[in-house]
Amino acid sequence: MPRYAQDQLEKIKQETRASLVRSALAEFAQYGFEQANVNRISEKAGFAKGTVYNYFPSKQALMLALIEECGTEHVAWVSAAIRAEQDITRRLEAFFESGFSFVEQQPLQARFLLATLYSPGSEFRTAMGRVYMPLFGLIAAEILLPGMAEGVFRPLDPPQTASLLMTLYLGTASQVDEHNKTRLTALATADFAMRALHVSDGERR
Amino acid sequence: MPRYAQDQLEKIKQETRASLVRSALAEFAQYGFEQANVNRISEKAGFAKGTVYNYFPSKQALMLALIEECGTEHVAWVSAAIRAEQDITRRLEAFFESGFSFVEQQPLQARFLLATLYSPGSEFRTAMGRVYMPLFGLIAAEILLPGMAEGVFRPLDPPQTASLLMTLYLGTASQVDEHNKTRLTALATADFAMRALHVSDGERR
Amino acid sequence: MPRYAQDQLEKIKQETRASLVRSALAEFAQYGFEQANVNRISEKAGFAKGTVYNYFPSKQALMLALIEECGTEHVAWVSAAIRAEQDITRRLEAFFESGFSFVEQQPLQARFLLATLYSPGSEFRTAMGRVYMPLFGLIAAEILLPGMAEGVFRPLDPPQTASLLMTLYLGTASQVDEHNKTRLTALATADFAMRALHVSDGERR
Amino acid sequence: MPRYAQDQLEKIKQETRASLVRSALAEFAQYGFEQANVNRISEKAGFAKGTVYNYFPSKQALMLALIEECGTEHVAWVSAAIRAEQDITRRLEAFFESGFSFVEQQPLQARFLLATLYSPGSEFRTAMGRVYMPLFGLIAAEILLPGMAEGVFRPLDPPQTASLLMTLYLGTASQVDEHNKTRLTALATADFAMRALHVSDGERR
DNA sequence: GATGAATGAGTCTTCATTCAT
DNA sequence: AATGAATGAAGACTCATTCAT
Repeated sequence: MPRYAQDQLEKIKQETRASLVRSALAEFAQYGFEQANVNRISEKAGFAKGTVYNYFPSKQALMLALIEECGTEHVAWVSAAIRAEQDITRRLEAFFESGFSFVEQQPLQARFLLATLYSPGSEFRTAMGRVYMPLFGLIAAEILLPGMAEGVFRPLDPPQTASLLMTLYLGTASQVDEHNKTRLTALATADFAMRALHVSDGERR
Repeated sequence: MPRYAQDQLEKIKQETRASLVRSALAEFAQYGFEQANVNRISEKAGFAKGTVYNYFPSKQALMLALIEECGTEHVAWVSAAIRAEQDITRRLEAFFESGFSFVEQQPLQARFLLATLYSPGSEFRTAMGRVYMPLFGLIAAEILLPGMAEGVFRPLDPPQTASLLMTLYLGTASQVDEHNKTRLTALATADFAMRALHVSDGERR
Repeated sequence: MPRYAQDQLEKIKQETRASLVRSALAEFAQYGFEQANVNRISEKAGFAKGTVYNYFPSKQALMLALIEECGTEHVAWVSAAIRAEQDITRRLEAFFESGFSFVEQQPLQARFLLATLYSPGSEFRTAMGRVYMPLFGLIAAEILLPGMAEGVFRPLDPPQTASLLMTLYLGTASQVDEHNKTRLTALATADFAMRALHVSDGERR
Repeated sequence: MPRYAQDQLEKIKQETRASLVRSALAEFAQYGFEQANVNRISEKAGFAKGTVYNYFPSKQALMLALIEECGTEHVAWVSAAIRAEQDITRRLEAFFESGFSFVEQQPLQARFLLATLYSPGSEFRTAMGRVYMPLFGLIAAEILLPGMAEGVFRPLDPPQTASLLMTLYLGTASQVDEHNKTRLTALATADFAMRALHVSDGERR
């Protein structure tokens, strides 16, 4: 068997798959999982109904693949922004800023992820949890712990606080108008968080 | 000439309706609107398939009635707790405490309301917004404004801050384990919020 | 048992029944049998659902009663008009005129009867046939036979010709605009029929 | 890349569609639109329930397609028979003969069309009117007008007379026994019409 | 006689999924 | 690998009918 042909085939398959995933993202983001229509997904991607099932065994598997891909990308996006900063305060700001910019620049992914986060079926939420786990760790290890060590933050329970910060981010970022503009600004939210975490007068050494 | 007394009939209708609403709440909370099954709702309430349609013209109308009833009750629950306190700090705590207790004592309603808040269909979200509007006003008028007047809070934009507080509450309250215990405590969340809103050293007169 | 009370009851029952029949007529005329709604019928009559079933064992029985009553009245109406004339030509005109005036003055009954005449279920058509039988006989006995005897009509097969005349009447009378005005006039139709039946030159003695 | 050749697929679709239309015709003819059962239609055609909906978006759309197809065929059938004759009298006979033969040879279509013509829903009747329009024009242009020009017919109002003739045809042709034999003959009806339209002694020049 | 809450059989319609080619 | 015709389970909704009071 010729090597090139194999490569070509592989490449075509990857492109078809990527095309389907993109199309599914738009569909799931707009309609939610239950109301999403597999036929529309394949059509929007330029393929026939059956083609979806050559790549994903079921609608649910397609959904899980999407959670994996979008969630991972989201986590990478935010993680990179955090790591790019050295200063603790800037890192916290970067967390919110990158999150808000993700919502504005990847509105489909954002809407999809947020809707999934609160969907009734527990399976999807479990998958979300698995994907986002690293981000919780990152917040604790790269923001909260060094922040406490530096005396910028008061003593905090890292997992709980990471959870609070994620909650704050997800809740505020999800409030977008019809043009995907967030109602609150990243800075206002970061300021709110910063004040909540900051060492207070009484707690200062 | 009717054989049943008017009030007898009225009572029967009210009971049947209440029974259906209760059953629908459980169904919607567990499965979400799309996956909820109207037949199951009737049967769980102890009636035949069609009975739901003697009380609600459609599945959607049933959903909207439920949003109205649960949402109003939720708002009343939290509002009452806030108004019961005089001290601003206690009011903020009462806001979170009552919210968390609602989640633990009315887990079905809470899950239903939260799932609806993030559901893809915009109609239900609009209805939610209408129902929760008064609570935003209450937070601004009974907590934030007097808090700023008393010098307990730093200068704040009331609507934006009310939105942040609701976000914080909804986000944290929605994180429950399988026994409907919240992962974060009301006090920890209230403390987080209090610190974020508190007048800081530099802002103090 | 008091006599008056019995009479009173009987009278009330007759009135209730008449009220239901009137209401059913409107419903069946507008929607046809299948789409007619028993609940609407009772409401329009000012009674509760169940009352219909105190008077008629089923929707179908109600329909059959209606066919009987309306059909009989229609036949009586046309028969009286025919019998009121002595002259054969006038009798034929009276047949069409009375038929057309029935359509215009009793539009509900007319629409109901015509729709039933062509409805798919054979049972109703059979009932129609039974009700209209006397009219066929009347046309033959009071118009066609004396007309042939007087030499006004050419030799005709009475049953077949009666059928043709009924067909002509029903077909033309059923073509009404939205104000229940017939498109063709009774006179034009009568003239058409008269010419068709008239003894021709060659057939004259 | 499709594995079926385009024309193969097209052929399969045409056959399936034709099969469904045939089956639907039988169903609608027997039961009427309201009582017709879409599942039965699919199954009678040898397909599963849902297949109808791969070809027609709704029961109503299927009905309209059927009106279009059967009506057009009926009009074509009668039109061809009329145009095949030169003599005016023969043309009028051909009109009735072809109409009656249609009823006997295409009993399903005939019953379907006649039932639809008198159905209560106005939408179907409107569609019928549109389909049959050309036939009215044909009767006027190819029978009545030349007939008057040749002095065979007395002066007539063409639209009104065309309407009368259609009425006569539809009314008589619809009277069939259980073996789809018409009760009246085409010739008797044609003779009746001919005499009605013929120039009379007094009107002759 | 009258009521109307309750029933549940029946139907259209949707759409994820299969599979022959 | 791709296609798309066919499938059939599932579910919202209607409404004639019953019956306790």
